[in-house]
Amino acid sequence: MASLQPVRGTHDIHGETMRRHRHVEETARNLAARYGYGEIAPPIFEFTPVFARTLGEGSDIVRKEMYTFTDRGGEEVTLRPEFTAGIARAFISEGWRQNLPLKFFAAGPVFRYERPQRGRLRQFHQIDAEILGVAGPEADIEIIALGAEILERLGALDRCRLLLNTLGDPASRQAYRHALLDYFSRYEAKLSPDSRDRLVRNPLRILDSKDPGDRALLAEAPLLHKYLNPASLDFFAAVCRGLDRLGVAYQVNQRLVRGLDYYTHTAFEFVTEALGSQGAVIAGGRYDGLIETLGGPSTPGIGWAGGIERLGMLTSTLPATPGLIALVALGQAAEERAWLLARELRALGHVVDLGFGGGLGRQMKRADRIGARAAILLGDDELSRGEATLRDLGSGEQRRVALPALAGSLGAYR
RNA sequence: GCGGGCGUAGCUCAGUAGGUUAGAGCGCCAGGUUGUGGCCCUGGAGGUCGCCGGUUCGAUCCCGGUCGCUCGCCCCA
Repeated sequence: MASLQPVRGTHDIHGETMRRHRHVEETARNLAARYGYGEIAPPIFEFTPVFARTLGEGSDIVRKEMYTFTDRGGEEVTLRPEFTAGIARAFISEGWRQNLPLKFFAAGPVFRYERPQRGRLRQFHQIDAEILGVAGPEADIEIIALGAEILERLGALDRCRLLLNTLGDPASRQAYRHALLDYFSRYEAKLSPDSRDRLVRNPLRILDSKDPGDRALLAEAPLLHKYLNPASLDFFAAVCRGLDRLGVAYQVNQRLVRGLDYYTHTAFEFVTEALGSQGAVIAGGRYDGLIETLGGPSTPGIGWAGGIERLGMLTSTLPATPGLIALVALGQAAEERAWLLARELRALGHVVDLGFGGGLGRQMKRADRIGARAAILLGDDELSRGEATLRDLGSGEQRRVALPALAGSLGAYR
């Protein structure tokens, strides 16, 4: 066993996993572009307060999951645990408030110091979409629809459910929070230890506790939607109507919550049963208070993030790899000619692999292993006649082709 | 951070009631086939049995610790 190990929770992405990863990212990027979203690549690390303030000191991410360190200049920096905070910071520091509304797509690695599990890593990758500056439900509808269409194109939508909820505006949310606090404070002794902790830090989180005792108490607990004021109800109804109109199926789930104070109105998650306990594949919500929390102008926002690894495991539309042609050269003259031939064929759009050395048998074996559909054999014999041998690696049939006619004979191997 | 399972060849795994040369399949290399891969046959290379310590005449096997992987909890993508 090699003593050189990757850092826990990190992976070398390659082979089919890499192709899945790419496919998820490209599908999302292309579709977001088609929806008019500009791509942004915020830094992979920021000053720690950008995340600490934005995620809330009480959140699990800030309490125990951030990769934080002091750099050589004595600055406290953190590897990003998500995209939203960095994008919000960019919005403020770049002075984009005059360009609203803004729509962003982003993709790349994010970091959380967690115990790895299936579909959960310390370095993982996300796709991310955000709309800044739209206070109305149109933004909620569009961004959810974008998520749904990405899942559809990945062939994953039929294994996902969209859970939808609203937290209402800040007034509604506060009212409900108080009601919940009142209720559970009376039963504090009966709550699970985790939920007693939540009572102090994040009462709404008790709603999705899995503890049976908590569940029993929840049956009698006040319902979120009873505390929504008319404006909040209208907003939610508009979001639902918009999704209905677009044919995006959802289930309203009053237990779906976001703990942080700046979250308002819409919260949603696309979840699947196919990945063990890590069910959420795309999740997000409206964060109208976030940019103000960071010290910027009050600006509404909504967004989601999707885990590329999880989406990759779920995708069923992995495209076929393009046809590969192995160029097998024998002897020095042929090898030198092969460079030029490869360049010509690549310029015409063919995928051409040079195997670099070894005998014919070895190069043929490599051609087979890398999945080449055809091999072009170029040896002294062929070269002296201005020909090459074109072998179909599926059928094993081969024939001599004059070099000028070679490109025209490769149509079947694209 | 908490709990369960598992670490034997590059990969997937067998194995030893603790005993001297640790196995298989696949993969890799070579030959059968001096310029032909995938199939077949033959041969070969490759292992500090995760690491450290303990028990023992003797540990890959038993015990403790540690590291790693994995599944679940918390939480999340």
